[in-house]
Amino acid sequence: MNYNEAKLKFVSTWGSLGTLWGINKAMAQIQALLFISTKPLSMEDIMEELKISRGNTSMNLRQLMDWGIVTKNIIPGERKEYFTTEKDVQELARVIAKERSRREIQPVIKVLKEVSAIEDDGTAETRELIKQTKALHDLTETADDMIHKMATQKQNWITKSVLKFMK
Amino acid sequence: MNYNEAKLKFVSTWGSLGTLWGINKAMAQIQALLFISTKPLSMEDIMEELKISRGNTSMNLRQLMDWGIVTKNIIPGERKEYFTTEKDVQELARVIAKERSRREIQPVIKVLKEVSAIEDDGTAETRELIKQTKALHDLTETADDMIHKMATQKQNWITKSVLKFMK
DNA sequence: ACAAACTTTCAATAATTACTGAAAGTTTAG
DNA sequence: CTAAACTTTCAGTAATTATTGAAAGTTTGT
Repeated sequence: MNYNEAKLKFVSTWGSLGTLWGINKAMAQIQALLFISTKPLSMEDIMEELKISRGNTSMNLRQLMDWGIVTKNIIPGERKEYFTTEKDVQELARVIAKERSRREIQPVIKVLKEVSAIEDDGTAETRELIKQTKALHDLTETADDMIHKMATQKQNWITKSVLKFMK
Repeated sequence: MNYNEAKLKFVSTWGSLGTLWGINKAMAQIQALLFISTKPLSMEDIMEELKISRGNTSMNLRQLMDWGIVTKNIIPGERKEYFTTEKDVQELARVIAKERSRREIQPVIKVLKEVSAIEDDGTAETRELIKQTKALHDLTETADDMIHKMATQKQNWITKSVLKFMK
């Protein structure tokens, strides 16, 4: 496997993994491209490499900036805008975890709290609903707490010591 | 909010959260329905509650069984099949984590390993590709390890002690 | 062996989601 | 102020994914 094959394979695999962290294919591919690039890329560069339209590129770059993992770099004397991504995988993981929590987990926690707080009318059905949504609420909240702890931690959170601790 | 409103809200919220753990809406909703039910439900019951077709119900129940979180219960003397889901949230979390790892993370780790193993021809581009995909490989593998440790652990893995440990 | 009761399959269709490309908008240089 | 160089927006379209429903398949009781 040569450089170009490897690059292609990486970009497309990372793209299809997008679903895992809740973003679309093009978005993930753009990020992947920037992630292995040795220099900032222009919109033109990205369009050409990924064979996607200007509009698509623009919109997905915007989203990546909203997520906080891609930055616009203005090069003095150049009209074009250039883009770079966070290069540190740990930092990347932190940002993604934090964003997903905010966008998806928090709203669910809110609903679980509401639902589990309905009045207990004594029927088995109501009791079960309350019990199960409460359990889900606790689990989700604790998991979310973990994510936040990890996300705000300055030192490496994925370390051998965590693994060791977990037996 | 009364029982029926709460039930509806829970089922639809849990359904839309499906994406978070990589399954579709109907599948998540069926699981949600079983999760708060006090007794096993038949296909008929599910179709009626969720207003979805027989085919859809059948296919999604099958998938839930493939994931290992829904079980077919045959009630003696009854022709119909009845379904139940894992009721313990911790166990549910374990199973889901394990399945997602197997289905999605493992294949990516494999590709990252391949890509990061290309021959270093000395160019900056190749070096960057190797460096970055290696970093991603390590991160992904360690995260996956964590998931597995958690998934095979018999005692509660999401506990206050883990949180405490993490500062 | 037959028929009733049920489940599964799958081609057709609907719903959702992503992508394009050209027009409108913005910024900068002169 | 104007034009060139660039970016953003968004209506239309394409691609993907989910859903239906009816036919085919299976199981069970008599």
